Amino acid sequence: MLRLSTKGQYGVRAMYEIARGSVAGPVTIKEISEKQHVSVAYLEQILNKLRRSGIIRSVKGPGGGYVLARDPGSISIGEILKELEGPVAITSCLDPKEGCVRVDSCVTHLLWKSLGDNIERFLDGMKLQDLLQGNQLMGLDRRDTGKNTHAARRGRPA
Amino acid sequence: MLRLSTKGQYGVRAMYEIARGSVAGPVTIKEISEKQHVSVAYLEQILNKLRRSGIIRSVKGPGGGYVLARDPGSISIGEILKELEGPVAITSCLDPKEGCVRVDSCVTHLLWKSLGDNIERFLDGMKLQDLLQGNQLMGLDRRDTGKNTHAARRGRPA
DNA sequence: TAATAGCCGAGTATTTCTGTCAAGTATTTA
DNA sequence: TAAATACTTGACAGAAATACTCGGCTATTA
Ligand code: FES
Ligand code: FES
Repeated sequence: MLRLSTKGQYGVRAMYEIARGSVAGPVTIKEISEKQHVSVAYLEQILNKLRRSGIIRSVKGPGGGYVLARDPGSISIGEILKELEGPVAITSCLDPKEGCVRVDSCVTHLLWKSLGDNIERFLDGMKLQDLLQGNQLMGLDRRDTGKNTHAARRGRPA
Repeated sequence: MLRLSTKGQYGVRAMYEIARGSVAGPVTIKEISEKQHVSVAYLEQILNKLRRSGIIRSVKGPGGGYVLARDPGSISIGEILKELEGPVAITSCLDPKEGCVRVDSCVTHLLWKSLGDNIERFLDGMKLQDLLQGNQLMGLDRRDTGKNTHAARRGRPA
């Protein structure tokens, strides 16, 4: 249950490659395709969306490719996924494009909303930078409370 | 993104009705159908699965219907959903039935695993009882750390 | 035995997903 | 300017999952 589409998955992996290679100049679709085992044609579709959203920039012509438009520390996984798959919407009632008439009398609305918020908080908090550094484990708690900080939270001091 | 199927949604709503009405005897599919606006035929399919898993029991014949097989405080939303939609598996690589060969070299595996665990913790922690009592808001933190307990955690003392 | 209510397996329409394809545009270098 | 490189765009098609429906059967009770 709750599966992510391949578009979202490939998108994140592509962004990882771009972030990784950007330091040495633009990264071509072909490179991403080879390293991440995704077809060039499919990647075109994905990267186009991300470019339109302003999250990456493209450079045409020989020597061209894609470059990060912003700092990897300011780009969240949530942002990438939302661009490719739309907002987190556990149910159609939670989708801003659909909505629901009987929200008020609904027993489960708040439950799904709460779950959705939880997921969104996770995805927005996880940055591309974390992926680069291998900090893919989000601590059990999102906030340090001073006490039980034995297992979690490497990196991202600020 | 990350939408729950209607089966899961209806399943939870049906369980709510059964829990609610169980005190006054078995609840019929027809009643659930009317109260939750889901067709009888579809509900049959859903409740059958839940019955086979032992989460509810059925009573045949006139005056029959469905009854909770266990205490509503011991039945979690996660349990209901897993029975109807299979395990939480953000990607196919996380699905126990599929798996992946290059887990070790994968940059994103841990990320999705972490997200999945997060979701599962939420769903397993939320009980049917909470739905009955209107405690559908899961606090921002799942655990009380002694300090900042101003906003969260009503009910379920043990 | 007749009415009630659940049990079960198949089947189908629809939608979403997962890509492919072909033709085009922009940029750089020789 | 011509060739080569790379991105751009929209349409489309096969596969899979979803969201149901249908028809007939079984158990229980009055
Ligand atoms: S039915 Fe729309 S919010 Fe529950
Ligand atoms: S490709 Fe399977 S775990 Fe990432």
